[in-house]
Amino acid sequence: MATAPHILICDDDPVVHESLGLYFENEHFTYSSAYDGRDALAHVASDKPDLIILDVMMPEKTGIEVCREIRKTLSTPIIILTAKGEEIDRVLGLELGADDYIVKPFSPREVIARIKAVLRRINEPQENTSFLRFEGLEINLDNYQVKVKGELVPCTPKEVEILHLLASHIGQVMDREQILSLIWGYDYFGDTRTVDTHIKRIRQKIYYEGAPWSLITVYGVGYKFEVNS
Amino acid sequence: MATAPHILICDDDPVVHESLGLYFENEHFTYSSAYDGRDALAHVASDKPDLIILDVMMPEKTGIEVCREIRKTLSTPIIILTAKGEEIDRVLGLELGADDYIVKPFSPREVIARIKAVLRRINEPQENTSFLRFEGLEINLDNYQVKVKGELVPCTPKEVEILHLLASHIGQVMDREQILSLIWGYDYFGDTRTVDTHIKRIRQKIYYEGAPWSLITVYGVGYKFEVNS
DNA sequence: ATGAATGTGAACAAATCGTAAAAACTATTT
DNA sequence: AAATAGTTTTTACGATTTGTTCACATTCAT
Repeated sequence: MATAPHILICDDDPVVHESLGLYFENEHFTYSSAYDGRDALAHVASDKPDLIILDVMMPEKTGIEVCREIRKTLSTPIIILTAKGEEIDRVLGLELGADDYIVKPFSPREVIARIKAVLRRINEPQENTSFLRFEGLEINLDNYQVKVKGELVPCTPKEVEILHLLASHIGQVMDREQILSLIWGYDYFGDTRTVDTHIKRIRQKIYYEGAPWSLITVYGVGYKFEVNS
Repeated sequence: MATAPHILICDDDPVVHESLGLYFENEHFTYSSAYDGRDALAHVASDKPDLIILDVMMPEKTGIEVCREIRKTLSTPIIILTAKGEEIDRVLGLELGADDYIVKPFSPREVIARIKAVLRRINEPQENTSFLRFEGLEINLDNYQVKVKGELVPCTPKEVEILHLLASHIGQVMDREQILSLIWGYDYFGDTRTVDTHIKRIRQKIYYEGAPWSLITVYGVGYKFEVNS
């Protein structure tokens, strides 16, 4: 995205595509179109857009569902689109990991401004491997902050580091030795069970009923961070 | 280096390669290995790394010599590695044009943080950020003046510099080593607790009840400037 | 059913931090 | 050159937070 960003528009209303497309061409943004939830996910995978505009009401899969799906693997910026009457809570969208929220009908200026703002915000801390976001969970290794459902949860340095390590390798099991050498360092020789205690505390702090992710024990091997599918 | 940086590790100890390699893979950095000075220079020429980690004690050619060689033609960032006991003058390495200096044994966090800091520093064009303004707080590094609620608060040079450093990296935790390096310079040997004393004085001078910003301690890591807590 | 691996709470140990005060340093004036 | 004022650095101690280990309960795979 060194040059102009590529944007994916997901909405079942062709009029929205037409008007947004017009604005985007004017700004020299490129874009592609999806007209239902399933199509949206396909485009996300194939087009690798720099930003996704997601209407809440769509056939096949709602914007909420699509957002949740995307957040399982990607942190591509998402802007949620919703009609004025729709009783979708703003907070909900943002808890799902969306980056902004626009109510229809929108003005061209507003949309462009929001997109630019989001892209600026996302790009500022370059190559964001230190910031991870999932539905209802944010892990920031720059400020050592963990947020659950948008709420700051006080975690100790080791806790943040371990959680970040596991969460940045979704589904991959890491054994205790690996965790120790990656977090503590190559010259650490302590009890491997120490890891267990930290895992316990992390679970206590971040887990909530119905969380779409979890720290899973792989018996005889180690731990992994999983996202529900 | 639009994506992940490529790093060249030069050290005669395989254990160092193993552990650093582990950290780097985890960060999605790519890397290559050299085990003596001559080999190092060959790799520098062929691999064109984005950053070079250079152990001082190596067969064939010492890190110092290699560093000198490299600097004849390239400005690739170099981080010098040295064992705790080695009586190599810290200044020497940095006078040769190295960008930072890490003492073994090192922690993963430290190494990764230093690398990112160096790369960031190299890549970022200097902006004019000498004047910072927040609600109820102004920091001017041109005339070394700090104003709280419009009132001039007498601060010493070190105090202004530290405050400015932290305030120009909102939310980002900086550890004491980083602060010392950036304010005092790489050739400083003093106690890291010195930073604490300055932080204390800065807090005493600038803080007021209900200030929308604060200097926050991140236990086990360092300090950060936060807005809107 | 059994032994090994893991969950968990509590006790203990270690590391870190805030602070004040003393000491060292610097620059300037007498 | 000595005195002074201002600044910086070091040191020390107590308070606090965090990390580690242990003991025992529970779960798991065979």
